[in-house]
Amino acid sequence: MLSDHEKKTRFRDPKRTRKRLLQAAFREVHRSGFQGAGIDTILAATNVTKGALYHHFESKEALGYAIVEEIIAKLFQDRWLTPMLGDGQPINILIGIVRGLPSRPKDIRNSCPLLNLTQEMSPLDEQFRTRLEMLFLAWQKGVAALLRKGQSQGTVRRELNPDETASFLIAMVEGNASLAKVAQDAKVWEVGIRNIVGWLRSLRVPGNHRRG
Amino acid sequence: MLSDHEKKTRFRDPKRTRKRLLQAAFREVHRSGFQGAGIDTILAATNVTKGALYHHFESKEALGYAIVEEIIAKLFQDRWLTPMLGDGQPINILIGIVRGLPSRPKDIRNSCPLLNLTQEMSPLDEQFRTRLEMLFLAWQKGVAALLRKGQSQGTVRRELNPDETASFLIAMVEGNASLAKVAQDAKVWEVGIRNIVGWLRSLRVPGNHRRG
DNA sequence: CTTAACATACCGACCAGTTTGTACGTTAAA
DNA sequence: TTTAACGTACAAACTGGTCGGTATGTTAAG
Repeated sequence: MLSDHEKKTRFRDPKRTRKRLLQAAFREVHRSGFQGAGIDTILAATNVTKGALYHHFESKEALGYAIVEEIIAKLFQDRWLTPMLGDGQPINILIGIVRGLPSRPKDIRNSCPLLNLTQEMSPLDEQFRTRLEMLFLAWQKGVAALLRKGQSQGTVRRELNPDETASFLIAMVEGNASLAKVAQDAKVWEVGIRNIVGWLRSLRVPGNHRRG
Repeated sequence: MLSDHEKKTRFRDPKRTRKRLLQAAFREVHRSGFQGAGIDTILAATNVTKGALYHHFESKEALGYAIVEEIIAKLFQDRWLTPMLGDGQPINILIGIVRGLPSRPKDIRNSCPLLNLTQEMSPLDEQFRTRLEMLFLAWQKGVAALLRKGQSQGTVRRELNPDETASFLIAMVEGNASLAKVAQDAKVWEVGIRNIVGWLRSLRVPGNHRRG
């Protein structure tokens, strides 16, 4: 006799099917780009049929939007927003996040999923663009808030503009991902991260370097 | 009677045909990406037939490689390498180049062609990747050489590593292009450039700010 | 005359999306 | 409690169009 769990995984489980579809679609899009991603490839990776996919998503575009809103947003939440809520000196938190960014060969090859989709789709599809822009804005606002917190704590230089500095950091991180992607070399990535960390340190108020 | 020019444009002119094909292909690839670019679109833009195109390029890939080697390499030469050969303080030259980067809405929408192709194709096609990597390396080496020149002139800080700093600058420039691309806002671009320029200034040796 | 530089018609593969059918699950009336 | 009705969640075969590429013919150039 089958347990309840076995029944659920062996037979219909729409929530799970949808999630598996999204995950596989995310991986395929991350590898091949949205235009290059094949529905059949996603289907083959999940052993789900076309009828099921189009039951859950009304088009390839809708699937793409869901990837941004559900998968990428969550990745970004886990890697940036949540760590930024912790305590500790803002600059130290940022250094920790940047150093902890995924740097396996696979990650370097494919680079940041947010960046990939932005490059490919934002000039082609306004629906994509607005969704991607929202993530970037949340990212920027999060970093800016953290910098402001540091300013009021007296650990971050007062003269810098938090919004602009946050934006600048994001540009560095994404640019570094691009360079490492062409080079396909972890060394390039690491050197870039070291330079970003060095720059982050320069944001601290002098004399406060060795605290926390 | 027809002038020499009319004869050349009205009848066969393989060099010109090839060049027009390349230019149109570049524009189309810049807009839609390599995978998204349609051969028929390129043909329509040039009033050239498929037979002519496949006479000059043996495949879509070969056309893509030629775009990198001929069009993008030249753009990059004109915008970076040549200006960097001029005289003047290295940092000032770099600031001038960065400020002079194209910032029309169209350029911001489509971003840097080198970055676009890198993001899309370097994980998918090794032939593309190596060609793109060569351009990035030439870029980096050029900037590094300029920084070294500044160091020997005493206008650039001695403690910085020219290769790493060059790479870092490139990452900033490309990252900034990405941010402006999602935002589709010239303001975002300009703020980023201002921050890059500020960072470039910080590379000068103190006390030498107001020379040249 | 030979060859390079085209032009035109066509092919086959691919691929997003549709159609049609089926089995499971839920609900509610009897 | 049974069962009939109905909606959800799939399965599988098919379609219409697109797109890269080719085969073959034609014309200009040397």
